[in-house]
Amino acid sequence: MALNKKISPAVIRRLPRYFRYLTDLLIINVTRISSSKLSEKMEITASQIRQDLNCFGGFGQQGYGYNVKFLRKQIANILGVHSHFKFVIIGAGNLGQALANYSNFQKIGFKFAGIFDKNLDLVGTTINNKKVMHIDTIGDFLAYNKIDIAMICIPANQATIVTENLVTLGIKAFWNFSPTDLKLSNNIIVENVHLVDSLMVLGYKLLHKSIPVL
Amino acid sequence: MALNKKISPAVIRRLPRYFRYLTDLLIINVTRISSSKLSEKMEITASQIRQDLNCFGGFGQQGYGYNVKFLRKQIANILGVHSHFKFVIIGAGNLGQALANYSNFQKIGFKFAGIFDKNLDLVGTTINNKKVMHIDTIGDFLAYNKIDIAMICIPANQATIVTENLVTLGIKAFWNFSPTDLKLSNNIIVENVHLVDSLMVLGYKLLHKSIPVL
DNA sequence: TAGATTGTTAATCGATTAACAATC
DNA sequence: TAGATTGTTAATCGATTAACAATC
Repeated sequence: MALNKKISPAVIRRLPRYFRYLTDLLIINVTRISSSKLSEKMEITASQIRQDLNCFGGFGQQGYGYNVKFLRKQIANILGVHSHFKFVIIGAGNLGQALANYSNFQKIGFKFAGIFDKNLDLVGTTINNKKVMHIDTIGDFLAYNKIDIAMICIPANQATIVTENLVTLGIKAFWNFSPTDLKLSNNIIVENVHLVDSLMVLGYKLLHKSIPVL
Repeated sequence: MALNKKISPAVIRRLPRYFRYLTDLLIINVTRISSSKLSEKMEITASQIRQDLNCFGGFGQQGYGYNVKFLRKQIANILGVHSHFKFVIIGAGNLGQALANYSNFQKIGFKFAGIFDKNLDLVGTTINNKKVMHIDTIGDFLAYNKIDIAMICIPANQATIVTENLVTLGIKAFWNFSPTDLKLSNNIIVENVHLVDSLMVLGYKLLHKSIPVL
């Protein structure tokens, strides 16, 4: 899956949403859909749908539309759904535990491989069938297990040092829940989920209710 | 806080990040900062910083820059930080529990007011000093408590019906963690955190590593 | 006053929407 | 074949960056 053309970030961030709608359509046994019908459902323009999809290939057929099953499969491939990426969770607090137990990740083929903490009260306890390991043992663990992603669920002040160490141990991608921007070398992939930022935007919308905000 | 000018969504979504950096500066006792110095730290252009801030007012001073404490306060006001918004959590599963215990929300003045579930095994248990209430009792609860926000942590197939009911009970804003797009009347505020979407974007970046993606 | 840095206008860049020829 | 709908080019819109006069 080598992409020649440069794909805009805006397009990439819409792909999971297409995948979601196509999955829903498949479940209710819809076999084909036109960009204009999908546009009504998703509340984006048909033009945008066709532009987005055509970044990756001509998945439709004039006069027919798109085959739901086929298109969904194509987008799944583009996104790496069922690529069986393996992840570890760093931090076994409330959030780390929640992610370890969150079944929707396994549904799209991401594999929970281990969870680590430095708190001795947590080390040794079992979360989703895995014993919490001490963070100091992660070097050994990573030497014997090919891990793609580290999910960062520790306080902001520890995130920098811990992630820098994980980079030296070979981790190439981070899903970061710590409320800080990781500054790692730029061949390292970082995807942020800044919960507080999101909640603040909600606060903004509440406060300035009269003005509609996307 | 009535805004006359229309503020672009892109600007609004950057505000929490400004707030975060200004808070960090304040902690290390920096009293003033220029847009160009902040630009280096945040890795965005100085031009963008000045444009963004000037949507809300002239917070700086020529030849001096911005007073960190003052600017942070202004942004806090714009975002509604410490407006003491009250929230309930719908769904006391792993994610709901994690949010109930997440202290960073309280830090910015959001108040945890109650948590609800339909699972009788969870109802009555205590999470962050609150007993989980049965979802069927939420009408009574909302009649006696002024609640601003409902955090939605239930499966996608239940999210629509539950949120529609909450709208009739007067809830005006939703922080939605269910992997579905809530279609509510458009005076209702919805802020989505689509975890699976975010993880899929990470998967995309991993799969297409050679091409850098924002 | 001179230097620094903002606030703001103008220019550029990128993303969305419109339009329509190609084609199933 | 005629109707439908894509793929794609062109036009528009919005967001970012550059430039500089205003001013502290």
